[in-house]
Amino acid sequence: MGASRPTEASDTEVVTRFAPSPTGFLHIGGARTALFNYLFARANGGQFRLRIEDTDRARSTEPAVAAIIDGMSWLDFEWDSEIVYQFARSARHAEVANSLLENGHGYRCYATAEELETMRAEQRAAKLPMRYDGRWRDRPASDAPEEAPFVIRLKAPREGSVTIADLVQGPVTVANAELDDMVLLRSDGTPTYMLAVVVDDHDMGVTHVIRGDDHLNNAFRQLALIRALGWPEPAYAHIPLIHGADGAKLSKRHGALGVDAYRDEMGLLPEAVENYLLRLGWGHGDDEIISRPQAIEWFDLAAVNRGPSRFDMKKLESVNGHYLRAADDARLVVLISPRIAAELDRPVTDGDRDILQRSMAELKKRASNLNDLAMASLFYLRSRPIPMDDGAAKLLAMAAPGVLARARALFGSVNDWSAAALEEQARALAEAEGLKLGAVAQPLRAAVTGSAQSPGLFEVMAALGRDETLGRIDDALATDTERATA
RNA sequence: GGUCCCUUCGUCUAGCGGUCUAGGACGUCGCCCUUUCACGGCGAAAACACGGGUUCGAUUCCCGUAGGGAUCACCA
Repeated sequence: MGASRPTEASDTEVVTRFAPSPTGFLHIGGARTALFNYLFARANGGQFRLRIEDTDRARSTEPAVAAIIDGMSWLDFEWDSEIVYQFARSARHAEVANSLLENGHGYRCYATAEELETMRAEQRAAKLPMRYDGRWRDRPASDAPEEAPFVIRLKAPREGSVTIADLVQGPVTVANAELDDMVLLRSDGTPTYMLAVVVDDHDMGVTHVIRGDDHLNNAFRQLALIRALGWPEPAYAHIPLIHGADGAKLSKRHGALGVDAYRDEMGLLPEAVENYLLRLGWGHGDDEIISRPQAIEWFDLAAVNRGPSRFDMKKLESVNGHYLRAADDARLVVLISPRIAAELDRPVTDGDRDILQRSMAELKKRASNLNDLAMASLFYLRSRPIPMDDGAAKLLAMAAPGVLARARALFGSVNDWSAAALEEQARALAEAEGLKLGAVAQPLRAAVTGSAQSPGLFEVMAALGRDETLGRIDDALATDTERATA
C-alpha cells in the first residue's frame, strides 16, 4: 500500500471520517458520532469517509465489521469513497515512524515492559504522575543493546504548551510537560493507534476530526506527532459521550446496545433513532422533529453541548411514535410481517397484508414501536376461535343479558357492510335497548377483537368482513352458552 | 491522585447582561374529545448546584467550592 492515498482531497474540501474499531456492534454512541460526522460533511458539501480501525488483531472480528456496515446502512449514513482498513496500511505506518528516526523527531527505546512497569510502580509509590521518563530519549546509538527489541517513540517537545481550538470544547490548553514520549511503533513493528490515526487521517485528507471527547487528551499527543511530521493540522471537534439513564457512561460493558438491537428488539425506525440522537447534545431552538435535509441545513458544531447527556428511552419511543404515524402504511406492513409470522407461526399471506394495509392508518396511531404495532395487529389475522384476554372475558361476562345475541341477529341481516352503516345499526340497537352505545360496543369489541382495546370497532368489523365478524360473534356466543350450561 | 472538560425542570434542551414572574419537548398529573385504547386539544406541578466578585443590572462574564465526566498502556 505504501504511501498511496486512497483518495486525495482538494485543499478546501471538508473531509470527515467515522473510525470505529471492529470489536463489537455499532453502538448508540458510535452511531451519534457517525451522524455528526455525516451531517457536518454534508452541510459543507464535503466528504464523509469510513475507516475500520482493525489494528488490534486480537479483538477485531469480521462479524463486527459486518455489523458496523450493517448499522451504517440501516441508518442510511452513506459514506464516500471506499472503506479504509487500517491494518492493511501498517507498512505505511511503519514507514512514517521510521522517517521520524531520520528527521530526529523519533528515537528507539529499548526499555522492556518489566522495566517500565517498575518505573510506573515507583512513580505510583512516590505519588508522581505516571509517565515515561524519557530514559532513552537522548542516549547515543552506541548504548543500544545488540539484537534487543525496541519501540520507536516520538521525541515530543517538553517545554511550552499546546492549545487546540476545539470546535465544540473551545480552546483547550495542555502543558507539554504533561505529555510523555508515546510509542509509535511497537517492538514487533506494528503501529500503535496514535500513529495509525494520524497517518491515516492525513493520507485520507481528513480536515475535521469529529469524535467522542474521550479522545480529547489524545488530540494533544496526536498534534505533537503531526507537527513533528510537518503535516497540516486538522480541526478538532470533541463531542461529549452519551450516558445511561443512571448517569454512568454508556459503554459496551454498561448497557450500550448495538443499533441492531434498536432495530430488531425494540422495533424502532432509523429516522427516529437519527432524530433522537441529533437532539441529544444538540439543539436548534424549540425544534424537536427535524428531517435529514433540515438537519443538514441547520447542523453546526458550535451548538453541540459540552456536557454529557443521558440516554432517555421514553423520549426515543415518543419520537419513534411520531415517525411511525408519519410512515407509509405499506412500509409498516412490510416491517411488521416477520414479527407477525413469528407470532402466528405461519407465513403472512397476501390476504393478511391486504387487511393490515387497510387497517394500518388506525393501527399505527396506537403504537410507538414495531413490536407493539405487530402485537396490536395480530387479532385481525388469528383464526377462529380467537383467544380472549382477561379484559375481553370480563366485558363479555358483564354485558347486559342477550345484547350480544340481539346484535348478532341485527348484523346478520345487514346488507351494507360498511363501518358507517354498522355504526348506525349499533346505535339504533343501543337506543332500542335503552343502553349507551358503549354497552353494546364493548361486548362486541371483546367478541370481535378478543380484547378490551382496539381501533374503532366498526372499522375493524368492516375490515374483517361479514363472515369473519359474524363467525367471531358466534364463537363468543357459543362459549357463553357453554359457560351457562356448565 | 495529576491533567483536561462539564453543571438551566426527573430527562433532552432554548437562553448567548436587562425581553426571565426562565421557553419547548419527553415523562408525570388533571380536563376535553370519545364505542374502548390511542391520536389530538387544553391546562398543572417541575430547573438557573453553592459562595464570592465584575456591573446600574446577572441564568448569561470572572474566581473559588461542591458534584459529575474524560483521560493518564508496546488497547483503540
